[in-house]
Amino acid sequence: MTVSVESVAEMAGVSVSTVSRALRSVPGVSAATRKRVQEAADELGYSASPAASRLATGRTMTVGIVVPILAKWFFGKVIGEATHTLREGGFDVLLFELATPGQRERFFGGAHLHGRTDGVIIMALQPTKDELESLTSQGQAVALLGAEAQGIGSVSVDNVGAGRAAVRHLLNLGHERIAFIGIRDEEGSNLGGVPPLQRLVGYREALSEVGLPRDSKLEQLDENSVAGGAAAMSRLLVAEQVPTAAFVASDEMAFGVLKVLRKAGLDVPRDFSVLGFDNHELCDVVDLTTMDHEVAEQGQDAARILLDILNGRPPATLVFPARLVVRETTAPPRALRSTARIPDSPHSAGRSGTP
Amino acid sequence: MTVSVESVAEMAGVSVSTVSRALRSVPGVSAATRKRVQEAADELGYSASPAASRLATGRTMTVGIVVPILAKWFFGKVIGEATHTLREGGFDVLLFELATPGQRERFFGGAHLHGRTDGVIIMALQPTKDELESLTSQGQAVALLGAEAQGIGSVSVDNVGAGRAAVRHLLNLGHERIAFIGIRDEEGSNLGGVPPLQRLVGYREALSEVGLPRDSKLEQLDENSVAGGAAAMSRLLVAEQVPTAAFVASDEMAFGVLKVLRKAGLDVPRDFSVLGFDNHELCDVVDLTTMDHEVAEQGQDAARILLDILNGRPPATLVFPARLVVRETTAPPRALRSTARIPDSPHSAGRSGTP
DNA sequence: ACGCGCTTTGCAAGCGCTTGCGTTAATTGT
DNA sequence: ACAATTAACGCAAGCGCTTGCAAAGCGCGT
Repeated sequence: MTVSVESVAEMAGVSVSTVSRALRSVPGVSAATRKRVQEAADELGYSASPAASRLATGRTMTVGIVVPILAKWFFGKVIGEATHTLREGGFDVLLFELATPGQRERFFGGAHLHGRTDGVIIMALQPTKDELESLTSQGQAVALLGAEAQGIGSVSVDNVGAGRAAVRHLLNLGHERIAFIGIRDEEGSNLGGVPPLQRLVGYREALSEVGLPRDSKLEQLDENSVAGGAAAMSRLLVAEQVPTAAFVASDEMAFGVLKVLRKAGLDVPRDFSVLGFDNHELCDVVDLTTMDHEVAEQGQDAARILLDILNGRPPATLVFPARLVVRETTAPPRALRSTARIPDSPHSAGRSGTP
Repeated sequence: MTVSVESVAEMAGVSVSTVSRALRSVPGVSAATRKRVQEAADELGYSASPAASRLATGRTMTVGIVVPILAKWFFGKVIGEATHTLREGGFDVLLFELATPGQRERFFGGAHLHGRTDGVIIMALQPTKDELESLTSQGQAVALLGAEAQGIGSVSVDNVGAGRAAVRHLLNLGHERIAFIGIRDEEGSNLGGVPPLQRLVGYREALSEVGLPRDSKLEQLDENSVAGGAAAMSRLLVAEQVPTAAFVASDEMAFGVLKVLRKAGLDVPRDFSVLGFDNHELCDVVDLTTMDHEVAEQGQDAARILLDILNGRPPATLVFPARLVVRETTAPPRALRSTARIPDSPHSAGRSGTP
């Protein structure tokens, strides 16, 4: 039961310090004794008490992963990949869900991580300067996923570029009234609000590139969920002039959009095109065209960046591009369908002059 | 930075032992000094080093959560709820994903948890006797979710009953050729295979209750995913006599089933009824009729059971019932539709005599 | 006044590991 | 063959808490 270094030392006929060094591959132990110690340890089923090592070394060999919510496909995926990489690096992972502002405050407020973790991966939460400062001053290494900060390692997606690309695809199909359905950074949510807004920026850029006016009624924000998407779409349906397509900043919201459209008797994509974001596992089920960004890689890379930092290397910053995955929810708008198809070419002349 | 007990002791003008006792509400400290110590601690922003407490007490105040895979809605949900409850109980949570048999073996093989956690919640993995023995002999408290074992705390779903209920619903609608699409416990998966099989048992019971023969061609197992469901449904479509309905043991598989049916040009529920399992977040999007089982409660209760065990109370065993949630994917079979509707009444006479 | 029991506090010995430093043994150069 | 390196190992002092036990302070009855 209580097999400690001493038992191993005794069995191998050496001192505890030698056991400690041998088992951790610290230089200064001959190959022969190392082997002998290893065998003794194996036989006794010995493994060092983490608590004792931590106390002695000050390193916890544990990293924290912080997410705003667990019950989303994206986070499950990304955490799974990250934990795998971290575990390979010899680290345990401690999980923190910051679902409410209260939890967030408590987390960043006290020295909650102190002595628990060596570093932390913060996912989809844009920490404030103070929050970051609080972490680093506790000696935590920090890596961000889905956010960026000066001097902090991070992996994120080129949201502006992705938004622009998404909207360009719709433009290229011939759409001229394109809505944006985005994630509202609502009371009670913890997202720093940044990625959703960046996608909106990309949307606006794409429109202005071809000279289309911005219409704030076409920009609908709501909570990041099926219900939120549905609500946003419902609002669009009562506009004086209903758009013919929507770029939706998350697949889950897009699912809600599809549902409302179906209930409204509108055919997708004949009457309305929908373009989502994330390439959610279930896109395939509803044939949703979407913007894919390597979710698994992001998780792995975030972990790797943190491990690098913990090994004294400088914090890396990665930005992933997103790429269009065409499925069945996007098509040219009805008006154009009977005539010639608009080729998917650069937004040529003739449209930029739209009234 | 390195604010330890001593600094607090000094500031409060007491000994370290008094500080320790005061801060942990251990009896034997006067109210006055306790207050003084508390204030000193607050001012210094002191919190005890977990490593040191662990070493001294032997308790880690940490519990492990073990899942076969993170990137599934069900596990995200359940872990989220469980961690919340555990955190309220003062425990940190360490995450373990056992995606491959190799990982499983490594996890249960060595004393991987020893000194890291006080207890562990094992989710949707049926541990063998040996594996449980290995954990308890390491002094771990154990709670199971989605599995049961003699003398071990657990929360699970009445899968047999749920399967029976699901199939009865289809029978009551008038279906007579009902398929079962279930989760195969494949090489590389870690599920003990038990819940899926129990649902199959319920299916068989319901059929035999009304005297319907069992047809092994109607029982299709595949991996628990959209693709698996799609594959299973595809197999059913080439049967000599295609069924008119299917009870699918997971919503994700059911999504795949729906997709295949749609592609095949079959209308759901006019041509084919589909009944899923889990009440997945996205059921609402595709209007999938399903069996709901309080996922959030299961997570909370699993955590609570573990906390109880850690507090010396006897291990509780909870079995949740599942309940039918009717949406739009179930209806009477085509043959009956033009005539009178079959009321949703107990499987009355006239059908039990089917050839 | 004095002794007794109770509460409040401090002392010091761990908990099980790591690591700087000193010691011994083995190796090399001349 | 002997001094000087160098490699291998052991000693013991922590790391920052907890806790059994002894000491001190206090109120009370007699």
